[in-house]
Amino acid sequence: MEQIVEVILPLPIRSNYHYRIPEEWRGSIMPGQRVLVNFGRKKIYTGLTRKLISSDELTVPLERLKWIEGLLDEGPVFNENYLQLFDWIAFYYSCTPGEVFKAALPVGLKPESAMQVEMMPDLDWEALDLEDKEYQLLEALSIQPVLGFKEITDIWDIVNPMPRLKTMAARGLIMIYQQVEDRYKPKYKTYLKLTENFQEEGRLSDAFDGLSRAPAQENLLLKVVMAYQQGQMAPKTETIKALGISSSAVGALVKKGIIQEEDVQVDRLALSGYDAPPQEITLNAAQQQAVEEIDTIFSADKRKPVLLHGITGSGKTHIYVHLLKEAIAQGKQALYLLPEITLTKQIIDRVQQELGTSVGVYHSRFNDQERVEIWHKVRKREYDVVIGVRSAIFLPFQDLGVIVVDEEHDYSFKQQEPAPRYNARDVAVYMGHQMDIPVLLGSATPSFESFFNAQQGKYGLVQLLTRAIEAELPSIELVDLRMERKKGQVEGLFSKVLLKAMEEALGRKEQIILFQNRRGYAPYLICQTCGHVPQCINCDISLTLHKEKKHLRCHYCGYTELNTQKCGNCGHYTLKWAGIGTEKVVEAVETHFPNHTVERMDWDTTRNKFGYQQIINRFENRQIDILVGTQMVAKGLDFEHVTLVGVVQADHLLSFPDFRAFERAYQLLTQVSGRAGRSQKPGRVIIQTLMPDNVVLKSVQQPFEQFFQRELPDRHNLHYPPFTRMMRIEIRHKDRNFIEAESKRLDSIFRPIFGQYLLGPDYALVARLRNQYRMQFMVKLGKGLDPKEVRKALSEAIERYYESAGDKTLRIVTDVDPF
DNA sequence: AGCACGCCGACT
DNA sequence: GTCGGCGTGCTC
Repeated sequence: MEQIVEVILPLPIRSNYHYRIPEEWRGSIMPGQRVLVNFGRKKIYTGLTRKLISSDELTVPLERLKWIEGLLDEGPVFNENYLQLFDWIAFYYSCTPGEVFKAALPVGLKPESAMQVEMMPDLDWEALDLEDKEYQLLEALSIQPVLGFKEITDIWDIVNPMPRLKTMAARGLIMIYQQVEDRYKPKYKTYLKLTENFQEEGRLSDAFDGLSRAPAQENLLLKVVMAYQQGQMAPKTETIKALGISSSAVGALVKKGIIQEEDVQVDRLALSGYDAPPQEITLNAAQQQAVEEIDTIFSADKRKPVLLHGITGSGKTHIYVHLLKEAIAQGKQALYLLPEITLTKQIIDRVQQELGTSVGVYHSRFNDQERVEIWHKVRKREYDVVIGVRSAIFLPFQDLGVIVVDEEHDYSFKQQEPAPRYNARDVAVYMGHQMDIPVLLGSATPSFESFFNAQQGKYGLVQLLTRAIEAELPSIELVDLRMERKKGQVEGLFSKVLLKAMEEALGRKEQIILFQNRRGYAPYLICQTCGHVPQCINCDISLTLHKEKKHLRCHYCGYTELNTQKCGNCGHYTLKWAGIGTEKVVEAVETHFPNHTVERMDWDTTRNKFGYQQIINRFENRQIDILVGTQMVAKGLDFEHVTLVGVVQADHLLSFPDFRAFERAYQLLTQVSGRAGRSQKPGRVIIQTLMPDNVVLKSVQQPFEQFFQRELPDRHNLHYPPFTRMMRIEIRHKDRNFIEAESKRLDSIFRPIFGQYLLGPDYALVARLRNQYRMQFMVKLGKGLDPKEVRKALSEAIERYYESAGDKTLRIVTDVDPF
């Protein structure tokens, strides 16, 4: 009998794997530690120890087990609470613990081995009789001594180079081995300093004497000496750049033994330091009352989440900061989650100012190295407060005192692909309950689930329904584009009403936001001769025209083709754009307002690391008069001088083919409206539409609760959330006939289990994506059903399907709470 | 998810 | 005949 350990591997595998513990580590391994283990043929993975068991609990002989190869941590990186949380996520979202572990830890903290190939030493390869491919590889290895898998597939242009590599290894031409690479590399900066010998006055002047004919070295030495006199070292790159000399001068001085280089590890996050006394915020009466209500609920029951419903501009952030402060005051840490696109420098600055301390920031624009550093700082409690997106929920907090989820209705909290398809808001709620952490959900337009939970008393409800600032709520006007067109009151994309409002705002030197939720120039092209619409070759989706880039692009897989204007079907040059994208809106604004600056903010213009922030800065500094954008302009932005928001065409927001279309449209339109008139100046919102009678458009002028109450009966009658939970079962395959046949087989397996609560199979919204056909089932789960039973029945059904399937290549993906 | 094994069509 | 693509099964 021997103590062994169960290890979670970062893979989509359901079964458990165990490892033996080498003598020297017996007793020092506990659950929640990172270990290096061998798995499969030869690959080394970073695993997470889950629990210690005795070898007699094994179903396989002890000899079959491999040994733990390495120990990456002295103690656990995740405590039992987190390990249980991972189990719950794996259970609730129907994925493997490994997938959760993979998502929970930045890649930089999960070293893995990779295959590498080297030439056999002392091989006289040029003298050998070789095949073309062998020659190619050896030639490449003679230039770059170590090659990895990907490089070799590129050189040979084949999918699987392994058989051939093995043959070559057997013939003694190359060596193949696995190498664990540490993915986190500390960042170093090189400094220059005087060697000890030359630190004394006399030696130094000798040194200068010897340099009279080497001005570059002379100047460089001068700088190094000046730094030395101040007890510092000269930064290498900056110094040679400032002097306009090359690094050879450094080399020369080093060679002469006068100076030496020293590498110093630097903090990648050093910029974020903030240190100033907290800015005193006086809460207004309504905010003060909200804070008291929240405190009352939490002090009665910490484990009851609170929904803060506060209209746009009501000052929710002040309340969040208040809660963060309270947590810090109790000596605890705090987490503030928000959607990717609302995590701007403005919000970070604001929180830091009100808090009076620097906060950690965690979002997808950080690279792997930076994530590792933040992760360590959170673990070491160097950060009390972290502002982050979805995945920040997995940071290793030691003692969380509060979790705030801002814009809790936002769908970017839900991970779509890959598994775990979790919703960080719901994980936060569960975590709060399990670990006794107060959770505050905030929104101006809560999700129906959260508001319903609040009404039912499951969550506490606190409302903040007055604007903090003096300004009135913006006035919202609907413009019926069809009617206006008949009256000749439309010029191109804009009604005269909107144009006039724009002129007036610009005349008052105010700023404008125009919202159009489609990027590119036009969402599709259509041939005037034959009606053909150019499609993506990999996906069942029309190609979007990008006029600036002069191409057509698939927004799902990235496929592009040149915009030749020639119809691929009939050959005539009669393709014409249709629909409206942001590029087109910009073009229209430029023709109407040639003397004003207009800029576009969408996925295409904000792709690089700072793109988004740069546009925001320019708009804030009023270098831009009119900002045109997709949903990016709808969320969170707070600009003092914006008094007019125009929605160019609201209609496609309403025609989304799922039950939540109206909820989403209401949220988006309310949010974008909230961008107008955030200071003393009155705001105005103009929504252009072809369907002015639509319920949602009419509701945008009304309070949330009214909209909610009107929509709710439909949800109830049709068994949709918040009265049920949804589960989506997606199947994928490259063959259309096959997937259709198999969907019918699956239907006959699922139907007896779920009966009338099973919808489908239907083609997914995009029926073919990257050459894979996709169909789906929807299951509506009534509140009474035991989720354990449902998941068990489902996984058994899937198992049964695979057992009876002749061809097992159909992929089945389950997505819990898919919307 | 890799990775190896084994089966099958299309090349020298 | 072999090369390489593709489906299947296994990994402590």
